[in-house]
Amino acid sequence: MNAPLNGRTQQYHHGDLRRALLNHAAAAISESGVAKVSLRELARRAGVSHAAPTHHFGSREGLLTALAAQGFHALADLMHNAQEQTGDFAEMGVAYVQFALSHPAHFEVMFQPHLHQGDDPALLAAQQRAGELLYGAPTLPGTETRDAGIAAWSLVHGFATLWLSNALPAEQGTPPEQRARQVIRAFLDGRNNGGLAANDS
Amino acid sequence: MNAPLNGRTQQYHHGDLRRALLNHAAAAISESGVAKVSLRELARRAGVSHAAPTHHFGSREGLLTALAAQGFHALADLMHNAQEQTGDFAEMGVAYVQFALSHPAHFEVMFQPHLHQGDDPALLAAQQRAGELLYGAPTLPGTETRDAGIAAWSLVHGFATLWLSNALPAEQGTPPEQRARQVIRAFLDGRNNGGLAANDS
DNA sequence: AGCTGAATCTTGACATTGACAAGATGCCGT
DNA sequence: ACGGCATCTTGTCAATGTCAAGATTCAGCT
Repeated sequence: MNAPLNGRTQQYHHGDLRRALLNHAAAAISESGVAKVSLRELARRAGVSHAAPTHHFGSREGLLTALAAQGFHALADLMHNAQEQTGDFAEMGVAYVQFALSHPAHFEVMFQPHLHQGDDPALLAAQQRAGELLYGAPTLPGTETRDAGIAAWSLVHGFATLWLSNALPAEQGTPPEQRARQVIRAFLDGRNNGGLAANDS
Repeated sequence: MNAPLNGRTQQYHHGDLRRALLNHAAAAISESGVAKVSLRELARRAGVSHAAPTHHFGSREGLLTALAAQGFHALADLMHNAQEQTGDFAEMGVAYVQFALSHPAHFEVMFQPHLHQGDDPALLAAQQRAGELLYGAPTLPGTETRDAGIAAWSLVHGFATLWLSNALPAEQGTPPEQRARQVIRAFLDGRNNGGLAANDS
């Protein structure tokens, strides 16, 4: 009973409990919200004793901090790819929304500083990396204003947040990415003064 | 020791504990976040026994639900006033941001459905009232698109959220309302195709 | 191979919390 | 005055986060 060999299954000391706990945490949070997630429940799901999580993360705050850091890295990766593949500015916004909707638990934890231990170096590094990608690159096509970048970020962040909060009026089953694209386009169409309207639907 | 007479001080059975608890909750949440707020601590601050809060709100979820409802009503009031006083569309957005920044605890609770008991009639009513004001009125000046309204809401909501998350790059002590105004203007300037640019600074 | 130290996990314990039940207390209308 | 009722208290229980101490496995070194 000591053969992992594939890296995914569990060996005795469980092998890579840290990742397993993070995965279970993400799943549990997206189901029930951060509030209702307990370390002991995660331990149960992972099949370990109740104090095992504490060893890896120090505390509940520590686990959420790790989740947040993981989230910022994942977001940075995704934005990086979107930036290289499609230079399109709108598509970067769509990518941001897609991240939020496909990783709701991470997204929920990432932007609630009260849940973090703010001095964690891993979190700070991840935040900075994501921040540079979000804030360094986005000089909006026609505008050099710093405020326009913040506006764009606010737009996609707000849309994602509102969507996840179920606050947006239901539009008969339109897939979220499409609605995000519409909204972002409604934002961008105003810019680039009217002339060269986007027509690739 | 039985004279309230002014409605603010506490009489014996404390008089209006419900409101007091909501106030303490809002204060505690804006200091330490929702996660670290306990009914018992609120009871202590209010000077009542540990089970008193449960009687008024049924559960922790119930208290947060009441807070959220209160928040939606306050937001609706504020948007209503902003709409009547200044017909300016941008100022309504500024009002939205101002609400979020001046009532961070309410704002934090309002958009986390996991914290609510979703079937609470008071919450549903408050949500609907705010929703009508946020979504019914905002037909953007030059645009009839529904998406533009959502874009505007997303913008201000995202800005407020990011600000409260401390995610926005610090701009040497510029007051938030001013930055909100700048960002909203950066958003609106693009619209109204260039020609009739806004000039009321 | 064998040993030693470190990492990982378990067991046990304690204070705090949310929730419930049952009782006490003050208020209000009749 | 009195009876009903909302309000609040006291007592209790299971669940949780956290800590301490011990057990088990692993990794590196000789």
